[in-house]
Amino acid sequence: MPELPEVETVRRRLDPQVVGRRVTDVCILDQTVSRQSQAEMRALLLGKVVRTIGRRGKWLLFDLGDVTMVVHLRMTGRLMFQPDAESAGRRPRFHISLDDRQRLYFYDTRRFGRLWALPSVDLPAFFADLGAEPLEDGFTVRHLRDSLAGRAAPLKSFLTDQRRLAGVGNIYADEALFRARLHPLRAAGGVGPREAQRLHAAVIETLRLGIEHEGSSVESFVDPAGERGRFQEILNVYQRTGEPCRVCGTPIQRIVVGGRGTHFCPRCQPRRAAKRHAGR
DNA sequence: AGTGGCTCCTGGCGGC
DNA sequence: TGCCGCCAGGAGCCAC
Repeated sequence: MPELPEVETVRRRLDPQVVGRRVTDVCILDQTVSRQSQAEMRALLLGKVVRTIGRRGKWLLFDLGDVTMVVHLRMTGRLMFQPDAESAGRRPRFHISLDDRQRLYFYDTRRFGRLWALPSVDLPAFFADLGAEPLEDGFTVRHLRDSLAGRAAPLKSFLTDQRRLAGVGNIYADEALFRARLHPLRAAGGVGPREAQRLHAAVIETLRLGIEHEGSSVESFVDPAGERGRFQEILNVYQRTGEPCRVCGTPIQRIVVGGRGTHFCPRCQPRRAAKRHAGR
């Protein structure tokens, strides 16, 4: 399931092939992919040159100057110039033709992915409810502590709530909580200053590691060249139920939090905050 | 306002 | 062997 590292990997792969190219056609083959019609899309996109490909959280942003095309891969969306073995024979949900005769196809088995074309001036409003970008300077320990404060929601739900933090999904939330040694059911507001510092570092390190490994291919994620990521090879807890913790050997447990499968080490991530010695 | 629960969607898998 | 039902989850919507 594409989260920030997977979307960033797609962005980096597409960038050199798409930037500078002019959009010559847009075909919507599955109308449920967008609230906008093919005619609306064409009116906004045709003839425009892709300036950059950006990313905000899990959204990909094709900057066409006064217009931006926004794509969300959701669970199974793939943007590819050539169908790979899995996509072959399937109908893409939309495709974009470029002036170098390349065509970018959107394959999406579960059909959760979405496409928008909007005036670039409307981008701030479009992302008004989206939280901090965890790999940018604005995401500080202070910022994290402020947004954790007073919240009753479990840490797992907090991390995957896109209004709090942009780009973290089920895999990286579980992995970041393991790295921070925090139990997924701990209340966000109950996290102490030092724990918040650990969580801040863990989120950043986990996402960076994910990008370095070009994402996790646990579902069917592949980049636009059909290549799998490698982060799944170094997962500590996600989908390792019953397997020994890589740190202490305790079997990894699976629970459901907010309706989502959640994996953790019951020994490394105790339910109760470690007791402070009242010493002195 | 914040939180939790439901829904969408389909391939894959367990169970009988 | 075949088929039924369940599971996975990002985000939007709704209810409390």
